[in-house]
Amino acid sequence: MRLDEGFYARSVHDVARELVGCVVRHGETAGRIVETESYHMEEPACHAFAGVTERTRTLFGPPGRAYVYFSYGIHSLLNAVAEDEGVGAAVLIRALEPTEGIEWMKQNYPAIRVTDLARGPGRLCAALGIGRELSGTDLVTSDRLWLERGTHPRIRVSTRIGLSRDQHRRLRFLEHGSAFVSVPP
DNA sequence: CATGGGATTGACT
DNA sequence: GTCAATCCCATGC
Repeated sequence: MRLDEGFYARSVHDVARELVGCVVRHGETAGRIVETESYHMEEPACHAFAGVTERTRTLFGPPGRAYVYFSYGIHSLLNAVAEDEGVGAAVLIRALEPTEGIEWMKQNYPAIRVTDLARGPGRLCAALGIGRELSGTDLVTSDRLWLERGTHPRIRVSTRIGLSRDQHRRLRFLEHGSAFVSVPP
């Protein structure tokens, strides 16, 4: 069952925690989320910290939209916008356990192990074929990209990955014991 | 208008 | 473990 707008219109930290176990679906591909991180406009690590710009407009828009941005000149990273319109906050989806379309995903990495296919936010987008052109997609109504309710795994919490600021906050949520997470907790 | 760093990855030592 | 690749955009002159 697809997640509705009400699911996203809550504390970004609650949304991030509950997205673990849910399913991302794009075209013929799908996977269970095993790792997320939450970002809120009040902290410098969040893109929305600088306020509304062309780049961050989606983050301040209605909840349930996709925010896809380009990082390090190479990778697309997928986020789900949370909280009410006017509040800049989103959940970074960092790793999936691939469930459908695995052969299609392997087109880009023929020799890769399934556990590595969507392990890490950049590879996740590469595996599912998600690019920046999907930023702003309404995950509640789109027929291309959306999220669905899934399992309710045991959750482990740890610090976020790759930040230069706010490294101490424990805003990373992982499925306990999953072999598909990007970095061990 | 120039510059520098980034929510990363894969290749290499 | 270290490091380059590579582009967007926020910041500052």
